[in-house]
Amino acid sequence: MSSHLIRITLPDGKVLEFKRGATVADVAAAIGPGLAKAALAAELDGEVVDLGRPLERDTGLRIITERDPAALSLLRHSAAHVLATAVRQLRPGAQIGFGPAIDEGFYYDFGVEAPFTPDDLEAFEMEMERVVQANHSFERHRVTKEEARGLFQDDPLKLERLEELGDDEVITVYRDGPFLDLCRGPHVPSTGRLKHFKLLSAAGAYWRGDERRPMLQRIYGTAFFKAEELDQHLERLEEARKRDHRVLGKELDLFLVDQRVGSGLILWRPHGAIIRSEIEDYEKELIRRHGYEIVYTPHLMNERIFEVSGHLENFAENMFGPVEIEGTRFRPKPMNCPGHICLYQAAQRSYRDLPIRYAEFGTVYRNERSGVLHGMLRVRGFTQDDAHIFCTEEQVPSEIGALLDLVDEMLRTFGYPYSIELSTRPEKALGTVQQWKGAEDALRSVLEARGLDYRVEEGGGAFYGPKLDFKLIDAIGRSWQGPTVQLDFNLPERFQIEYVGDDNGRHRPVMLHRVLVGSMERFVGGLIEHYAGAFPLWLAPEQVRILPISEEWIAEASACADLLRGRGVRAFLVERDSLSYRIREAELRKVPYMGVIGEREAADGTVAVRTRGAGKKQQVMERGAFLDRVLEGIRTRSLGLEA
RNA sequence: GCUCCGGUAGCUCAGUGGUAGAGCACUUCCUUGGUAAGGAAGGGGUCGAGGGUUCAAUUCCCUCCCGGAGCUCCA
Repeated sequence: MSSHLIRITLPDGKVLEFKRGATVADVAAAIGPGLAKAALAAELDGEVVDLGRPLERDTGLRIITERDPAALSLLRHSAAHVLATAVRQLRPGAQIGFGPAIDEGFYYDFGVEAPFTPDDLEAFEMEMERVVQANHSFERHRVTKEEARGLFQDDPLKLERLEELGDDEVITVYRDGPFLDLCRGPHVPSTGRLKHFKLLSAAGAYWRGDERRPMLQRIYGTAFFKAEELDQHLERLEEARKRDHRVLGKELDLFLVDQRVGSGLILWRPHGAIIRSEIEDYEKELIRRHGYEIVYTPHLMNERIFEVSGHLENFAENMFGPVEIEGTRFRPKPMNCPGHICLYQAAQRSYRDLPIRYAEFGTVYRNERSGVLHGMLRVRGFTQDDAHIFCTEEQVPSEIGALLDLVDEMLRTFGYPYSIELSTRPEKALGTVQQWKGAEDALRSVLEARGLDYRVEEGGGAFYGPKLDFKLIDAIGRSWQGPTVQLDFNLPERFQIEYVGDDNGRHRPVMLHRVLVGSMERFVGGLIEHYAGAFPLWLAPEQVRILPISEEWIAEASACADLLRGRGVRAFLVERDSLSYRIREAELRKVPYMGVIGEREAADGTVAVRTRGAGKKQQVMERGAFLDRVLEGIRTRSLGLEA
């Protein structure tokens, strides 16, 4: 009877028939012995399931092997179970929390008396090896809620989770050898599939991320299918560690934090200040070309303006407390928008004036909890390259288009590839659904008109308007928050800003907030890591270091340095110690060019140019030609060095 | 803010219940050098701060401050 047979449709369209109840593994075996061995799981009409899952009805089926992008998180989720298995072996009293796969690996949270030590991690890792050796199958069992309560009676965290599940939900548990977990699955077929993994760190984490709940101990680890991939990942972590902007910032004298000044407050040293001011100069040139006007507004403002803007209502916990001056309370500004609105309102605006684009390198102060401060990346005082565009609704598309050009030009200059995210209306939102839809469509259609790829973050917008986020990808593949553009329906209302239209009536303009680098502090911190401290010529605090071979050639070398300095090049003479010593020093400081001058160069008016990272491959050239090369590299803001 | 780990010279770090050491950096002298450390001598520390235990504390205990890894949050 055909009712005993089910039809399985493979991705290539081929249809196979099986007895009802045949498992995914049976299908894989039927397709071929190679696939049977490689199979980890399968996707059934969009749902990922275990190999052991019996098939009950006609369905589409795709076998998932190591090569499938979905496979890695499967492996890592299973790795988390193997970790928990090992921890339970060594610490039978450990309560189990959650253990998911995450972007770069997995973690598992445990409730234990004492925190884990590095030695514990090593022991767990060895125990995990044993669990892998034992090659326990991951067995999936459907249970009733009542059965589950019994199974996890000693695991209060699991019971809490269990009680949240609806009565009609399918509840499953997974067993691998001695370990049983409440888990939706799916998993790889057995623990033996986990071959290349490493535990990385342990730290406290609140149960369910809630600081009012108990703190659990979280162990992070990662896992891969191939040894090389794991090695590569570990190397990448090592590389990230070497690029740490706090370490390089110290080594290269870029910035410091002084506890006499306070946590989260950055002091820019001269070399760091050069980088920042070069970026600011570049950006000023860029935005003037794009029709912005530069403004300045005060750091301290009467707190009443933050009542109007709504900041005291919505942002108070991030604002520093008031300073009282002659009975009036002032606050350090947490954002620049209110000031820019005052500037807008300084005159009656006509539609002919719009768009108005005010830009400011505006320093703002935000009270961040001490635990989140991190070098230049998370601070309490920072300077935004902020701008507010006041325009009519009809002008929004062209303004967005212009911003896309601006962002693209800027990110190319710094050598960042990027991706775009569109965030739409959240649950709690100001303005009408109509208004939001119009704004979102405007953003969408501009992106689509340009054929740009973007991801939609449903409900990810701010309460006052939708936004575009640009995510930067750095030199070692990490993602950073980049430029953002936000539409704002809120502040124009709150401040009652207006313009006079061609109908001689009063209208409300649309307000766009945008930043390019975001915060100078965070951006420069990110750049330090992106370039690993080896800045492109135009940003390098010291662009050329001139090295006389011996004291005899100081005058000659000095003339060469003067030639460069006379044209604005940051060139410096270093005369002491041996040449080898000075070359080593310049390489460590990541100076783009070294110019060596000795007897030969003095005789024919040349300079022996050594390029950063190029080793002994020096090039002897006319000093004028060298100057031209340096000036050209600076002028074009070239990312590479011409050797 | 919370949990854990840490704080010794400008930097990176070792060390000890009897008031401290290395390398680099710094200063001086010698060396006058050809592409990633030439040689020597010297200066420099309330061992994060305060309190306690002890004959004696940088070391052990407590409190606080600061930093780090996370949680949460974010430009």
